[in-house]
Amino acid sequence: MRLVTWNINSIRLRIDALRQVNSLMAPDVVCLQEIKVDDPLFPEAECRAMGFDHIAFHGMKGYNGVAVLSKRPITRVQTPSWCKREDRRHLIATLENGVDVHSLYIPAGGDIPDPDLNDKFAHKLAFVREVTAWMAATIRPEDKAIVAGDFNIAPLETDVWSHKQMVKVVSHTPAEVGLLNGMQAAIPMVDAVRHFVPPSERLYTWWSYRSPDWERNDRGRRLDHVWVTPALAPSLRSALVAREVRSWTQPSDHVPVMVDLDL
DNA sequence: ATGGTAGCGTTGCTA
Repeated sequence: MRLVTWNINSIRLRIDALRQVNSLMAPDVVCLQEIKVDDPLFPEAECRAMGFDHIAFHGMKGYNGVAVLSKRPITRVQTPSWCKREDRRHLIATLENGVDVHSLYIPAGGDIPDPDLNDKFAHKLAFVREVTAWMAATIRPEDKAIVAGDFNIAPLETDVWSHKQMVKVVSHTPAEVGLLNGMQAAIPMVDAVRHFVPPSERLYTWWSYRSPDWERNDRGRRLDHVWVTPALAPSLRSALVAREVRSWTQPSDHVPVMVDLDL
């Protein structure tokens, strides 16, 4: 089974890019974040035409929104809300083979890395704490689950272009990294990409729109992740970050992350 | 210390 996760930053604007991703990678399952479309306007027919006969989406007008597109049957869909908000940042699609596929979009957290001065940062920390507690209570190591998405946190020093310059920047602060590690350890989940790419190797999935000449300067961050439960770890076969997608015409600032499992 | 770009949907908010 091939899974791709991608913060597409508007599914309607980048429906052709999604077609390209589908043609090139031929995924069985796609987890999308920031679809930025209200449910009645979701391009369902276009996704079906790509071969995704089983589609679950949870969108809202203008912001956020997550989806799972699948070529295999989906038997159950859950759309939990966190922090007493209706942000539409989490969708769980259970596949016919018993795998729970999560598409998760953790809040970005604003600019100031202090929860007392910045409500968005406080929300981000509370969100991760809440999801962690829920996962610890509902996912067991022997369950088959894949948690994929834009986590908006780069945990390793090699997940950012400069650890020293990023350590006080939202997405790489010790507070966020500590909470993300706690979320991973709660099951514990296996980082499917770092399972294949050693931590000594720099790896990014996002480059800011505001950074000029992103390709040469390469000031990226690894914000997008695929985690699997221990039950699925022996099935991991390969992982790939599709960096070249960032250089396509009118790109998302995030690129697709692909993981193959022998399922 | 600051500002840089993009998307949504119209004017400012979010990232």
